[in-house]
Amino acid sequence: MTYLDDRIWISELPDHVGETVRLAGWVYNRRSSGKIQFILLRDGSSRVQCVVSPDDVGDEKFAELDRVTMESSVWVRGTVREDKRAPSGVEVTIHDFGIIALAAEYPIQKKDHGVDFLLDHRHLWLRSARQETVMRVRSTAEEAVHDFFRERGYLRVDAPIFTPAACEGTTTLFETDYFGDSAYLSQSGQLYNEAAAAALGRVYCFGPTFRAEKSKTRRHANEFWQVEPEAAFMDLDGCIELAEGLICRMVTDVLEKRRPELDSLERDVSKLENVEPPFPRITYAEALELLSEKGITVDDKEGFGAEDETVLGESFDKPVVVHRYPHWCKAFYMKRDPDDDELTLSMDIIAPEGYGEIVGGSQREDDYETLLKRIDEHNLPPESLEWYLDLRRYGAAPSSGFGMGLDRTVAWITGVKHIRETLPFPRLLNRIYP
RNA sequence: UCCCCAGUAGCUCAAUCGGCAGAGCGUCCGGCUGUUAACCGGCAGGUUGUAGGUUCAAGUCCUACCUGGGGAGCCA
Repeated sequence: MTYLDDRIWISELPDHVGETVRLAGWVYNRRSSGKIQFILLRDGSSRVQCVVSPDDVGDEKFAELDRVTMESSVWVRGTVREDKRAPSGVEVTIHDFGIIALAAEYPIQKKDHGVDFLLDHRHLWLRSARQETVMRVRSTAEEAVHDFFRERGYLRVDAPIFTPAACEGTTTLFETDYFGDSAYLSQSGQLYNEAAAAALGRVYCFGPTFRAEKSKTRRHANEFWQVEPEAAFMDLDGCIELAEGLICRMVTDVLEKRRPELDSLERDVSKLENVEPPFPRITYAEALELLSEKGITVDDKEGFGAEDETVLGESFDKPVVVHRYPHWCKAFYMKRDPDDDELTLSMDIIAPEGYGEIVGGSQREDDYETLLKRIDEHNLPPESLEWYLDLRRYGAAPSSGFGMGLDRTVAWITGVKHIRETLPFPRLLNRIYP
């Protein structure tokens, strides 16, 4: 029997108090007081302090410990003990241990580092407690997305990454060579979702999307993850309700399953606990009024800026739904408001605390002639959208959906300031390594 | 693309008015039987982002470029 066969996870230690167990993991710190040493071990599930004394392991073994460098991989065998001095409540007294692989001098130290250095070492930075914690929350948020849609009868239908042309003409795309032809990395699965919704009723895709914008802010990454549901026979109100439900589900699941993680990130959970339906709903026009009351004038041709969004978001204690944006600032496929042709049946959801827009969605234009006109108005090539127009030729139906930025949402839920910490390997302007 | 800021030891930073290149952490060596980013003593560690310029003298001032950070626009 080797350490691969009988080791248990550090997270399981509280159930094994008094027993002798085996652990395997990495040494993230070691402290020595001459005749007693403390090995801080992590194995991905949790962290624990192991105590080593020559009385337990013998002088020779004890001296061998001096070779163990930071981040070396080891197995240990020892007795689990309750100890009030330990942050997790348990410690392990080591009887035996083995070095699996000694680590070279580890670049990331216990002192502060600069962002540049950390991002260059992202593959190692992920091992630090804070980054590990954010990844746990992200994973739980993703699970909540899948659970939510499955319970509502939505099918996951994966959209392609390679696309022949822009889904939304305006945004810059990453171009690739596709056997001699140009292809582009998807900036949204939305158009494909509409086709899938006409086949399967209620669908969602969940994957990476790519924007070649040279954005340099804490809210932008050039590769980011989007959840995009689309449902046939759903109107804008249904769409808003769906988005509201999704956000609430993600927040409540994280609060329930990742409370210790949020605490260790020093997230003020009181700001998450009141995130429940209904969210405030205001029209674009009402949002302008609200800003105006606060002495902010928004340029008619510009729309909201980031600062305006922050002010809007901070005006409410939960995410706010802004709907019916003017058509000039929205995509060609959004249906116009039957009550006002200047407006679209669109909505954005703005997160509190300055995290900005986390959801953008709309009811889709389902009339063939109108859609054709919009494609023309936006100077898009109709031939590349023939298949999309087919969806209106063959049994057009009201259809709505939205895109939710996972990374931004996780940034908001965890309270981390920059989206780069919510992505395991963020792709940012001028940064694609590692 | 635009605006602002910063590049000095492996890392984080200091260096007064332009006047000898410094500290902490880490590494290495030594000490310590309850440490919590342990602590104490010691050694080693430098083409000050790059290229020019001003000056008796440049880490410091000037010009250009490179790299990164913060923000804007755009969006999730």
